[in-house]
Amino acid sequence: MPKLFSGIQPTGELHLGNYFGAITNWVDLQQEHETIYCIVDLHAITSDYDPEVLRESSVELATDLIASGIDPEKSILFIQSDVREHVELQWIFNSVTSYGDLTRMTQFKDKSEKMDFVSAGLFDYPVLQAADILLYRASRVPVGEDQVQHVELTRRIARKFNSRFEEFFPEPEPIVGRGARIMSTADPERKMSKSDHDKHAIGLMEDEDSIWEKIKSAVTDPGNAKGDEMSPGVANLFTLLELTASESTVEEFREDHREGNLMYIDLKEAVHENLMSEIRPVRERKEQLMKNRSRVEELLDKGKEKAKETASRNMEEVRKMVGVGPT
RNA sequence: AGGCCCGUAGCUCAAUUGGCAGAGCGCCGGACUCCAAAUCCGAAGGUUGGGGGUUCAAGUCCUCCCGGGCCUGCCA
Repeated sequence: MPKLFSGIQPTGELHLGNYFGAITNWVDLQQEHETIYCIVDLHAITSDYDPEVLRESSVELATDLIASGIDPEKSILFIQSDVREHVELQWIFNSVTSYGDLTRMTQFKDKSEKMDFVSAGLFDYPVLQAADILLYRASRVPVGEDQVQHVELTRRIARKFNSRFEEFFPEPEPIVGRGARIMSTADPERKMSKSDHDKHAIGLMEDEDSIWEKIKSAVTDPGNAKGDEMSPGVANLFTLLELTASESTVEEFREDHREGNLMYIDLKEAVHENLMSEIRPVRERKEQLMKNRSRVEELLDKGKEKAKETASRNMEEVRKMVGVGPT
């Protein structure tokens, strides 16, 4: 089975965009891949954050992932900073990474523009990401469109390392676009994101009334669209419906929309109802897990050990090739 | 290490010679709407980065600290 790596930052609460865009896909990928899922806390510290809650956020995110169907038996699930080889490999990669390549990373340019303090870590972030992936010699990386450039950089780093030292790392393939693209209900032109304002993201664990408020107030249109034309807001609601409701239900609503007599409030109610029955089991599983936090920590500890096994073995090889210790 | 500039509401910025801390946008509530959007009405929002000082009175002046940016120098 091909080896697959993906990471998620422990910042903010998991929202529907994460869930339908990435997590459900992660769950499916467990079937036909050797999956390694990492909570990347070392990435989270490159921008402003609260050290008081970071660790807790990481554990809680792990809980959310397990509740969502990431199986700690099948997958290696762990917290990045628990495996220090990530950082060691990053440093070595820093030395085979072109400075010019890093300056061309559009995500850095976009992000840093808006911030008043830009850390060197934020600039160097893609190199840590390359280390994350290649430390396990993973060959596949499910990512969003915005991360493809980073995977390409990872490939260049692998290539450079392999030619400078020895053939060791695979050139990983990005897996793009398998997850759904959920837009903000408040502004359907933008992707749902936790970095935006509160009302732009619907939390997976958010209380039900609050979820209903957000769906009910989702941006739509004057309702004069005919045929297959659909405004972005309505299309977004249909996306959510497709992800959670039966085909026949979706088709009924589509029919109404085509004929121009769809009441959006009905669509919204259906989206809410079906969404809740989709995520309710996840929420219940989380509740169960939260009752026994030490169990989650135990699972993370096991994940760490499994990750370390591969990581330390690979780092030993790398050190030899590069000519540094400890040997 | 030296020099210069900056820090006011969530964001962008105002505030006369020191004289009641404000606006726009956003957020929140309401009207309208099948739900929204737009529009209208309303409300909230602040230790002016922090401490100390001068003064009847400090966002404004002095001082120290914190944070950020730019320039010069030195070292690795």
